Amino acid sequence: MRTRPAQVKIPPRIEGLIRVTRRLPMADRILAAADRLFYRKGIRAVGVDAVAAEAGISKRSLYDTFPSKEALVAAYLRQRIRPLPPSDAPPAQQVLALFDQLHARFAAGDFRGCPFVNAVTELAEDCKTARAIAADYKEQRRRHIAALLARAGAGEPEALSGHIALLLEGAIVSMLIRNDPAGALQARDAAAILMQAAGALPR
Amino acid sequence: MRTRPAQVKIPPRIEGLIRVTRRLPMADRILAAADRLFYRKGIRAVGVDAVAAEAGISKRSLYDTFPSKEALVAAYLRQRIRPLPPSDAPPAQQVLALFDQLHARFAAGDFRGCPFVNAVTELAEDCKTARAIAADYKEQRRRHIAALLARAGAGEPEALSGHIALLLEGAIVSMLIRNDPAGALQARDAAAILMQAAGALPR
DNA sequence: TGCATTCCACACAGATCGGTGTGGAAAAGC
DNA sequence: GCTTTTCCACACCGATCTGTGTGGAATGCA
Repeated sequence: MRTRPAQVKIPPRIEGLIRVTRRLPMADRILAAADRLFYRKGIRAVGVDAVAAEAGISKRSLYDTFPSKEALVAAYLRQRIRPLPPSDAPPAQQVLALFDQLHARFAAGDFRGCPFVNAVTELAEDCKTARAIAADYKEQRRRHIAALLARAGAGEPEALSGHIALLLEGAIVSMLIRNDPAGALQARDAAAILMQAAGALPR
Repeated sequence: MRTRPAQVKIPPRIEGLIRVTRRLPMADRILAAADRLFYRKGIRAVGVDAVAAEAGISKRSLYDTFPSKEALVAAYLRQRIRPLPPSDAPPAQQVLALFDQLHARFAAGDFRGCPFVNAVTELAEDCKTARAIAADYKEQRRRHIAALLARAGAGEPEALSGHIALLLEGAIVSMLIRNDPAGALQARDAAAILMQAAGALPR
């Protein structure tokens, strides 16, 4: 996590297309390893040596692919942003299903919280990039919820989506501390009450 | 954070009362310094040298007072547990006031999340102690809220207190990521709706 | 004054951290 | 075949980490 003297070493041949394609699996292997370790053990707790070992490559190759650990962490976070799969269920049910999905992830056993929040917490003072990625992701998800709520006929979908998002975050933290998947269902109950009060759910 | 070979070095004189009293300010100075640094920069990011320097003492004295960094971290967390001040306001207002207090802390500018949650996140795999302390604290707070809600006439104070607690956690995370104190007020709005639906607030 | 206790300054151990330099083996393209 | 590119094994750098050992200065108490 030191300063970075700008390397990356441009290949002699100008056309990098083939080269990039060739290099992709390498970057993917590293990212997959980083994802496992960073998420499970924490970013600060995992050194680059451990990532390289987990990926089955040398540290040298890691540093030929990513210029620094900081860049690797940023790539790890960006790769964690995945769009929500589309669904043709009723919008209100889709919102409630978010809590059920959370519950399933809790019950899976390897839950370690939200990777974005964890990164911001761990990196503390030097987390500008992580914070930006995290804020982007959270806002994108909230908008998605707001759109669903609007279709469901909620009175103030913007405000309600914020409330729902708060409950989702709260459920994650609750699971982290209490290690009890039931928190997701409590949050679902609260969400249902709020949605009902906002007219987004038949009473 | 290595293994700890059990020192503490019993003083020759058996009567430790005077000694303990004398040593208390030392432990307090260390804890105050640790609190500042651990909370602001994170536990893993702060070395014992930094704590000693912040406390204005030598590293040797720190290790004469606390046997290891792990013990210091545990003391830091335990010291963060403070009882909520009693109030003679109406119980429902006391619950809503929790969100206002959170909002005030957000606006103060030095907010860095919940120290217990942060500790569990940072320590990841070796966080048994931290998790236990955190769970204790959260449960104690939830009980306090449940008692208030029962006095306020809520239908199911236990369930509602869980919902309120989720909103408080969510507000903290939201502030951490978005850096916008308004999240506390959003959470307050949601809490008010839930309390109204549960009959704990006049409509 | 003499004695006991605190405490510090300093040096050090052993480990791990992020990051680099190098020489050569393996593999791919021609 | 040869050349170019990838990749690895390995050694190394300086910094920082937790934790210890030690001798002596300051301090409090009699």
